[in-house]
Amino acid sequence: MPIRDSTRLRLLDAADELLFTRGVSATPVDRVLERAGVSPATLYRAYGSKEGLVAAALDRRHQEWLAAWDEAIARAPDDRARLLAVFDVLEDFRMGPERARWCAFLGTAAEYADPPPVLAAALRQESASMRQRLTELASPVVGARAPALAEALTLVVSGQLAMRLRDGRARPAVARAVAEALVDHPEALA
Amino acid sequence: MPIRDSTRLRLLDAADELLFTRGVSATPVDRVLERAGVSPATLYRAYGSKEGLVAAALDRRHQEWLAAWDEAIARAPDDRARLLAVFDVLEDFRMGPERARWCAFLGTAAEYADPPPVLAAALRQESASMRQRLTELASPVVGARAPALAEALTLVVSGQLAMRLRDGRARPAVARAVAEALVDHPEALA
DNA sequence: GTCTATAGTGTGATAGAC
DNA sequence: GTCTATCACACTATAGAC
Repeated sequence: MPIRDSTRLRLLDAADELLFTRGVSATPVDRVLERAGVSPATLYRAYGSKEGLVAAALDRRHQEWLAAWDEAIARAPDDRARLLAVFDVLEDFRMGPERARWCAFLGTAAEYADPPPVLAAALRQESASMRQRLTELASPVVGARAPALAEALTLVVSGQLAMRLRDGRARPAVARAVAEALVDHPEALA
Repeated sequence: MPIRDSTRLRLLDAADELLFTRGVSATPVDRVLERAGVSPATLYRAYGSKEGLVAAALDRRHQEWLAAWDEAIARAPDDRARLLAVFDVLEDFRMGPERARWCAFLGTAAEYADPPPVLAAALRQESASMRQRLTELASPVVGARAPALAEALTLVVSGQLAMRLRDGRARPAVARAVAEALVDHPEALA
């Protein structure tokens, strides 16, 4: 018998709020079930395992991330602003009390030395979309230097996320300033 | 009753090789004991707990990192090269078959949402030394802009480390190129 | 006197049966 | 949805080897 959409939603919400804030392996399944108000049998019927739920939560998060990114791109006035829009989303996406502590994707990659295939696929997708979209956005700004600039910006984005793990507060403005310096001096990346 | 230095060494080596490559919580204490050829009682007498061993392993790693960094600085011909030397160490330090998968410090920070005090202290030290030393090295190169440049370079270093979690190979040259762009255009960070 | 070997305890997890 | 089997893990306790 199929599983109600509302049940899936509650499980995904609970996974999002608990697994990515406290850590996947640090969070027992029971707490996710309790938060979701769902019985174990339902979870295992819906997603097969804890990792299946994690993968599903990552996939949904990826969709939400891309949607938020698209909105920020749509709001930007020109090509340069569209390329830099990712740094606005990076902070806005994090808002709300129960968001990932640093990054759901990098955090999951960090927790699994050998991720099960279903997780590896989710992680690969996010990295691929990041690189591909940044390359497309960089193209009208720096032309043939787009791949190199996209790779550098991927590094800056990852760095901003990793800075959340360090003490003191990571100032979001730093990543944007670094990115602007790169966009305005792309010849340095040759 | 004291513990022999050679015993501590074997424990720290095993911790280094297992905890930071496979993950702390993913690695059972038993496997560390087996690798070290040490009995459980000895570990708990020496370090009190698994986290105590992790903290000690982080501390030793931090010392080794600073020593390697100092050597790279000493080899550099001028102030600019001394500031950028950190990126050489970043790759060399990783050599050997049994090194951390991405970064022992960021990895540990990622695994503990609320690190026990002994771990929090080790992590704080590493972040502080990174920022302080980069600021000191940046000072002769960019003068008053040193704090801003150091913060940006800390982000680039963290980004390079985080890129190891992404698929495909992280090309070390990218981080260095980004850093060089920042060092040569520090006014963009104002 | 420093450590090993081993057995054992308590806890809390995943998973699945009912 | 409850309830339970199974297991893995951190840690302890003891007895004796070198």
